[in-house]
Amino acid sequence: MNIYDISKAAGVSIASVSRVINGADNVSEKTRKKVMDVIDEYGYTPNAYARGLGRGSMKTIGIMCSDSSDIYLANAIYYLETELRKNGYNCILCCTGYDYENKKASFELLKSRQVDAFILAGSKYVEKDSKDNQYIIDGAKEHPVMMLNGYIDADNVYSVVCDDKGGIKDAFIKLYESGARKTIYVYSSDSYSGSKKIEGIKEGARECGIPENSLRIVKGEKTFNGIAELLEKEYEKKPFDSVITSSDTSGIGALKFAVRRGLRVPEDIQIVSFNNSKLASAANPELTSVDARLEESCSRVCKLLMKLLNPPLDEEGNPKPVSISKKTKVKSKLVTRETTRF
Amino acid sequence: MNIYDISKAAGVSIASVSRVINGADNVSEKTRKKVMDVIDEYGYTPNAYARGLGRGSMKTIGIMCSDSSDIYLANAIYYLETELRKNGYNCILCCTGYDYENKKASFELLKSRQVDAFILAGSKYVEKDSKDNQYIIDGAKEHPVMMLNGYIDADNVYSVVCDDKGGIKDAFIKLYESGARKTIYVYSSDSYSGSKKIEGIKEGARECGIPENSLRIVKGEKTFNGIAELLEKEYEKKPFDSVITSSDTSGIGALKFAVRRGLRVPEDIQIVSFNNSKLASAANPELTSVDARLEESCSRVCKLLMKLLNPPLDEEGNPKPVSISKKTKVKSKLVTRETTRF
DNA sequence: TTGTAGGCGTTATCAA
DNA sequence: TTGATAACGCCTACAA
Repeated sequence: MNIYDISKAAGVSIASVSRVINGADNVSEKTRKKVMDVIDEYGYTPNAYARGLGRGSMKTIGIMCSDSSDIYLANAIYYLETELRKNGYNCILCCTGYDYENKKASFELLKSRQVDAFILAGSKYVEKDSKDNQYIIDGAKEHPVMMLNGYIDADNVYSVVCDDKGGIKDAFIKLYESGARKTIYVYSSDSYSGSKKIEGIKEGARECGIPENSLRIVKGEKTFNGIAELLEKEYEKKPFDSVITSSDTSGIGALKFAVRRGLRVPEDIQIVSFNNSKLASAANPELTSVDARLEESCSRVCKLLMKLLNPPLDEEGNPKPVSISKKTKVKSKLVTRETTRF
Repeated sequence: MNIYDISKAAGVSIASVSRVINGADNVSEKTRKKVMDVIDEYGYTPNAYARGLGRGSMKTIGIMCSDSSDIYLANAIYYLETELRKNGYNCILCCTGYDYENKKASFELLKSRQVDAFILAGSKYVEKDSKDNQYIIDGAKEHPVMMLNGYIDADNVYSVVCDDKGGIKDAFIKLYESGARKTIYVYSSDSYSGSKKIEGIKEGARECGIPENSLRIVKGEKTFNGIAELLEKEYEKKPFDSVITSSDTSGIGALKFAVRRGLRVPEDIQIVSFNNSKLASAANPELTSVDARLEESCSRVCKLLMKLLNPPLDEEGNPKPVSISKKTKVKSKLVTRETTRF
């Protein structure tokens, strides 16, 4: 059933059908009824492509994430998709993985879908070699790019980032204040947010008067056992009295290490993880975790995007230029549970 | 840059450009080079809408799920999207929530996007009042509907379901064999798979010679604490020696109950959960869990879909009719960890 | 208030 | 091997 079929069946022109389905007011009640009756009887869903072709916008946002099964990103996708749909936008999702070529290909694919904007969720879209970000910068010339927890300084690229640095710094200081003197930091990714977190550790140490060269920062594979085994080795080398991890997954790993080693938590060893996902409260004992305030960040992303895509109009109907900050920072929040003596 | 711009710049017709970008073989090397040079220089992404309009297919699958932040569904989405993209299909995702009107609206929306097929992920799309499934049945007249862990008997609707019943039944029997005599089953959803699981409990009990009226089956809110408190109350009424839960989330809740109550796991109480998600192995002690083999199920969904959408051609180039079973059952698998004495 | 006709960017068909 | 040209389904001036 297309618009011609409907118009024929209703005995009116396609223009009238178009007017009815688009809720124009210059249609007689009689015509409207004729058309609606036919639609109700036969059913009809306008073809969004044809519509988009004519109008130049499909009201679609392209979302890229490296792995939608990652708890953190899964939540992000949920918040983003739900919020955008409320605003009349649909989402095409690409789970790009971590491979550069794949990310780039996904971006191209979204371009071909004429998305109105891109959302790059997660900090894995900022490449080390800044030349490799060129595809994003070029793409932004056509449509805005929103980065969730990533930052690239370019035209039409906007960022909403969690204050990872501040969150980790606070955690470090809190641990210090609670008596921890031998803290080890475990991370598993050299992404944008990964480096911010390390900065946070360093800054926290500085404020506590700890020399940077005595800091213990180790990198491990992001799995429960990978982290647990890494810590086991490190503990053999030299014991520590507290662990900060860059994710809840790693936090669980730290917990497993403590259990296997027979260390009491938080008496013998304190643990602070990052993200405050379900994993943190599922753990036993429950993990103290830095809440990255993901929902807030996602909501900001959507609000900014709507502002960009539907700028308010001035009296003459021209879009007023909107000023949108290139980088929005969302404060993190420490959620204290059972793995610390705060 | 559209196809006209490219054709002008290359000094050939749009037909030639079209041939080049679609990899047709009846193009001279000279023409191909001219076109490719121009594309390389100016960049060009074909407009997928126009393409879809012309071809009648957008190579897009609509995926509906109630909540992408649910660990189980998040994994499903990941598997599905990745696999489909490998096959040249893109996905539009709708997180529909649990509200009927919303589910229906999302379905309509996907229809308007001319998706080539629908995937309904999760068992929340089978309504109790079968009249409410009509929108799915009608939709299936146009494009195939694949249900992951749901079943509706209708034309062009296909199901891939995990053998929830068998999985739960095995768990019950295993518990019985390990000495459990007072098992309680906790669930939180009356979905299609929810009812299958209850059947599994009943069947397991029957095989163990336990009268159905002595079975304890309770329903609670699907949160860690909701389940923990429910079990606390139940235990006050009458102690039990083992718990089976319909999800890992509830399994964690059971674990929390045991810890708070001071019960030793698995000595005093055994726990078996369902899904074998990350939560199961994150728990302390680690949860014995029924693996629903989600990846396998998703892979089946994709394979069936590809068969349906791209049927093999016979000698004359006509699609051969493919016979595809309406319902595929994937066997579940019990993963034994620390919360049982198996 | 209604209908006609042109355009959106491709693909596909048919001549040349 | 190429190039015109007609779909594809809708929107929107513009004309009636």
